Amino acid sequence: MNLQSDRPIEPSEAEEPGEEDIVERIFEAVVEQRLPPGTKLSESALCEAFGVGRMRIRRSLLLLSSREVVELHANRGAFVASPTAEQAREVFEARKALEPTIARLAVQRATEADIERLDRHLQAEHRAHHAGNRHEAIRLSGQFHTMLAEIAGNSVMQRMMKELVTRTSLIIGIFGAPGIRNCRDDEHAQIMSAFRRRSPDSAARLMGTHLRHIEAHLRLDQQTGAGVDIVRLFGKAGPR
Amino acid sequence: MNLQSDRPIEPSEAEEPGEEDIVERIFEAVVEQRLPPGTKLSESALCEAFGVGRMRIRRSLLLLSSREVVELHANRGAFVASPTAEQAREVFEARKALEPTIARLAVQRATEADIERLDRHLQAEHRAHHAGNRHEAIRLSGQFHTMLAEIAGNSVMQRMMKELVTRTSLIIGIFGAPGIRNCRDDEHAQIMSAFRRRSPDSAARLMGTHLRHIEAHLRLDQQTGAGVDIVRLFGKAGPR
DNA sequence: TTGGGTAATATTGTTAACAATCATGTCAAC
DNA sequence: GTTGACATGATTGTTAACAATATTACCCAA
Repeated sequence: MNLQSDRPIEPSEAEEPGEEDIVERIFEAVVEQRLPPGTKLSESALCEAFGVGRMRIRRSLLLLSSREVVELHANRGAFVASPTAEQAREVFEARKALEPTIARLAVQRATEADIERLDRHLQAEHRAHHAGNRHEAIRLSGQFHTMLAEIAGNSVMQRMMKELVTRTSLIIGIFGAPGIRNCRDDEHAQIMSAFRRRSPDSAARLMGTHLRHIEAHLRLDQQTGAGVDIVRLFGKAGPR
Repeated sequence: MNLQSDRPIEPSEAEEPGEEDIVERIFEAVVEQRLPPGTKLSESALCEAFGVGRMRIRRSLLLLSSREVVELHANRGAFVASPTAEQAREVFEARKALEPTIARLAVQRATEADIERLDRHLQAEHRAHHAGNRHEAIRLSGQFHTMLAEIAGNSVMQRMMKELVTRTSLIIGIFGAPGIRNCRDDEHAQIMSAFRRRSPDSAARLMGTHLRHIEAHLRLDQQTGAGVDIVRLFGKAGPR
């Protein structure tokens, strides 16, 4: 499992990354679906990968678990989280509550420079998709949503969005119909047009439908990705 | 500083609390304004208070810092967070985005048992207030808001609310006009009536106005509580 | 008395060794 | 050949000693 998205960590360029860096890197890897749900994150492997002591890795894993991106099992180690259908529902409910408001605020407060930056981001998203660069396409697609919270000028919401977007990647990895595009960038483009028109309400509305579309493409009754839970499948209660 | 809200930890009844318990206890103490912003949380004191090793305390403090309830200063230790005016604005913006939706969902999904429980909670809130039990009154008042997220059946939102409510207590401690009631329980009662009428929309609307009222009672331009930041006050840039 | 500097103390941060637990592989018994 | 127990190895969890840093107290000089 390659955690270092493209180039390895040269001890010269980045010696001793802090836990914030490590958390950030793992967040990124999860968003890009390089780390599928259930992946074991062993301390020794991470120590080697990031070139830090065990203590820092353990702190990083604890932070990641507090954001529900990794699950900590006592005496068994850390694993990339495997959201349940119920959790998926909750994540999308939270997103539908938050993001229309975020989009509205972002339009109200965006400077011309913000809109330009958003435009460049959209182009990069488009390029990555057409170049077949799946990892980068997914990452940029998620980043679009957190960028709105940033433009809205609210770091609390930004942090919430980073967590929700990352967990959404895990959810799509488990419940997403394979082969179907999740975040259609034309819907992102529509939202972008609301910025150009300076129309906060349509941005909010478009974001709402965008999220409903993503959610509609999930098969919450049958997990397609990740390993099946044998216990739940064959347990005495039967599959529920 | 008394962390153990009422009774001390008897080693018989709870030997070795986990970090979840410790985090929960400190959250509670902050909500109740027993721990004012800026309070030093020394490791040794916490070790003694909870009867656990230093490792567990450090993990707890890290978790608390990831929720922005505690600030970690390198080589200086942990302190109860002192939200800035900007952070206060962000917290309330997030609450105004989330809580009307939470209230709406809660009304839609509340069972009769939920409404009864909410009613009992409101009575306890009322009693605590009239008994002059300030700490408990504040705690119950905050708990009302997280309880709605619980009734709404969304643990993601519940976790968000716990954090936002706790930070709000800190914000009121710093920017609240002293002597003014923050969460008027008659507004809680109004929201409660929306439950009885089974009117999700009025619950959402009432929650919005409730939050605006709380925010309106803040003096974000002059922090009343907590120690003033001398550096910012007399720094070369002057107060900004 | 005040101010600066230095030593002493206390507190936090890190490391490494140790203990406990779980996963794996082997072997005997059926 | 399969199942169960058992032993081995690997991984996680904890403890304690050590190092680094900041805070405090103290002393001397202006």
